[in-house]
Amino acid sequence: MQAKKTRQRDAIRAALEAAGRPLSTEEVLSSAQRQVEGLGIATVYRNVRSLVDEGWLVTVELPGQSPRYELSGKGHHHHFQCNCCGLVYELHGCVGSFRNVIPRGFLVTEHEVLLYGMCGGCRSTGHAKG
Amino acid sequence: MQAKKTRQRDAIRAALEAAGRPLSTEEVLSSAQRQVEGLGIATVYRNVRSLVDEGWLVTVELPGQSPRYELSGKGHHHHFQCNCCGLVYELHGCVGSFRNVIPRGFLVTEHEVLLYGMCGGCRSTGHAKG
DNA sequence: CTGCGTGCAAATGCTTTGCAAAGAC
DNA sequence: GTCTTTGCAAAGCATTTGCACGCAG
Repeated sequence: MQAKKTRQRDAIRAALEAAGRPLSTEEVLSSAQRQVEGLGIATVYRNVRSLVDEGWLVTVELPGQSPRYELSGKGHHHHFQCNCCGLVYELHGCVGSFRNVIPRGFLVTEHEVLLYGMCGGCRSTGHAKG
Repeated sequence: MQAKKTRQRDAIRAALEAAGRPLSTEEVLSSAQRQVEGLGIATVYRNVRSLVDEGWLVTVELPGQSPRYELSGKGHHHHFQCNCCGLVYELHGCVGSFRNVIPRGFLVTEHEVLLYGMCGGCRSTGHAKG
């Protein structure tokens, strides 16, 4: 079942395309509301879900936080969260290996790496470390 | 303010000590209920929180999942989740480095590594990969 | 005894769902 | 015109909180 083209759906996709980083549902809402006034949060949830189901978005989950969403098709990568501004950035490349930590008899099929610290912007503007 | 010793609190600590792996609130509840019938979920939440505040427990968060809790004092380590049985295991040691993925100007202060796959038990009992 | 800790039930916060009206095709 | 999508409000879930009672110290 192909989703219909609506102003709301277009605004939601535009918000995610423009961001260049993973956005939370609330971030999508406030960004898309600049194009479609009165846009409801339920519509954002519904469209984000359908965009994930279609494979246009992928879910980015950080431990203990609400999910974020980014455009799919970026290949294998990981994320960095700034402790200061809270933004999540995409990292390119991947860590070496973790062969040395895998218990005998275990099979590793996927992995996730999350880095935290301070982004270039926060460092250069002299914000205190959050 | 030191917490009082109660049957409920003892049972909750015993459950976590006996597990040897991170437990969810529900897992703590069902395990501790074997010692204290009628134990309420709110009591588990309250005690787990206070044990974390005291530093006796640490929170283990996997993306998109409810928090788990494990005894503190184990030093730096990461976790492995079996896609088959869902259990979370502690890993010893740490990955090499991720210097090559850090953007210029960023400062990394913490990191998290999560591995997923199939544990030794599930592999040897021939369960299908989940 | 005094007061903290417990169990229950109500409240909370985020996400999902039901439904009538609006919009896409 | 028909059928999907939307916005609102209500429903769900996991977690937290308020309160009266019971147990620890």
